[in-house]
Amino acid sequence: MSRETPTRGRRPKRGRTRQALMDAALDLVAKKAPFSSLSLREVTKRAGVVPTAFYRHFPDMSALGLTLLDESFRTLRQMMREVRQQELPNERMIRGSMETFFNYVRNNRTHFLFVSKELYGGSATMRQAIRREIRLFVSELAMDMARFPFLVRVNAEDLQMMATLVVNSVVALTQEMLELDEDDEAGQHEMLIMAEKQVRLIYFGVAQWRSDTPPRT
Amino acid sequence: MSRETPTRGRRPKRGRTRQALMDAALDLVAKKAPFSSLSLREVTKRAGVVPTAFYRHFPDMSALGLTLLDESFRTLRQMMREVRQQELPNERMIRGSMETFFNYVRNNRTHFLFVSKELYGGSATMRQAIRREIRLFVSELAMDMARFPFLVRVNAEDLQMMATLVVNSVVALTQEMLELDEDDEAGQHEMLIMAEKQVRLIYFGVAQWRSDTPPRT
DNA sequence: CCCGTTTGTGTACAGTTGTGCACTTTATAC
DNA sequence: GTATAAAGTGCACAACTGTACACAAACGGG
Repeated sequence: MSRETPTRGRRPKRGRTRQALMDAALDLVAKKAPFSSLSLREVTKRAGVVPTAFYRHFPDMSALGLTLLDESFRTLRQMMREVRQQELPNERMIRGSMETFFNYVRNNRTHFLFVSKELYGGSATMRQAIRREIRLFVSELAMDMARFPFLVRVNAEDLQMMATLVVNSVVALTQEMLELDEDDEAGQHEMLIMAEKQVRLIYFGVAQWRSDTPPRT
Repeated sequence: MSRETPTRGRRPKRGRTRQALMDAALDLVAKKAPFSSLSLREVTKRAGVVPTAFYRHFPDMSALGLTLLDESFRTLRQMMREVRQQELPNERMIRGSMETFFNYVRNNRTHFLFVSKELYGGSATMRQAIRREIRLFVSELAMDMARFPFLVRVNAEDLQMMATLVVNSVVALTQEMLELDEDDEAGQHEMLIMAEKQVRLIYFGVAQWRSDTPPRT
């Protein structure tokens, strides 16, 4: 009855709460519903904090979401930039890039689950933010492809189309991989193999392509 | 004489309520949140019915969702089957199929918006149901492709991989098209053009492909 | 026409939600 | 040290949620 049960008072979470909230949200998204249907209260409960403490760090849930999104993409952008540093694409490099990327996804599972569910299921601003991020990858890939010797005669629009195809395909397989059980190594490996083959096949098609339409349309 | 309890007893919506509920849910999904975050009460309110009337037609919200899903796919399956009746794929036919499909999407916008948001954002059973449906399309496409003369030497696994690539790409562009404003004709036409080009490019790659690995892996 | 079955209504209730406010605790700067 | 700002707590409350229950209206077959 005394309120001084020693184990009762939570330990030094001072200052660590913000991250705890973000982790709690990610956890809940990973093993339950999409972020859009999480309540402020369950997030705080999971984080071991009283509901009103939330407001010390975020004005509302959607702010948490945006922060989560930023955290998800920041390191990814950097990783992609490093991958792009390498030599001109060839078959060996395709395999390497895919491995790097899929490994990264696996090591950041909860973040990608979050993003995957928000891509089309989230709020309008959230969806736009994610698609802007993806379009950025597409453009960068298009720039890389422009340096292909056999692509000099392909116009900018078609380059964008090709890059979109590559990125969309990888995104789709990534989402499918996230549906697999976390420790289904075999299944995840299959996804990797498939992604590599698909990209290789696309490059076969690219090599064959001619932009026979004049610059416009 | 009839009982004269004044405003008691509603208008002649008798029997039409079930469909009204489904339409209401679709409406709300189209212009607001994903289905998973809809409440039973707002659906019934939108349908112009008292909350408890819901249970006369569905045991709970997820049952409504499954029904909606069925409604969404039933006619689509039939349409796809008709498209498949046509002659062997060639470039002219690719364009035709894409036009047919995208037109169908446009004419059933709310249904596709629903499916799109549920694909990765919905409940586990919902996601599984949708992906099963998609895998069905993939398999049928793979069967069609198997009849290509120049694909006789491609093994089953690679055929599946190619069909997956085509379907994933079209799905991705469909989702992107659904993000556009309903009457953005130009934007939607761009998506169609892009889809057609992407599929054509994939077929270029397919024509080049050799399954040089033995049957297994 | 009457009577049983569906379908829709109204009321009720306990649980959960977001958030305002006053408070205590902790950290930091002087 | 002590003052001040930041971070966390507790309580309150109105709004909304799903659903149980009893009743009223509409329908359809005899």
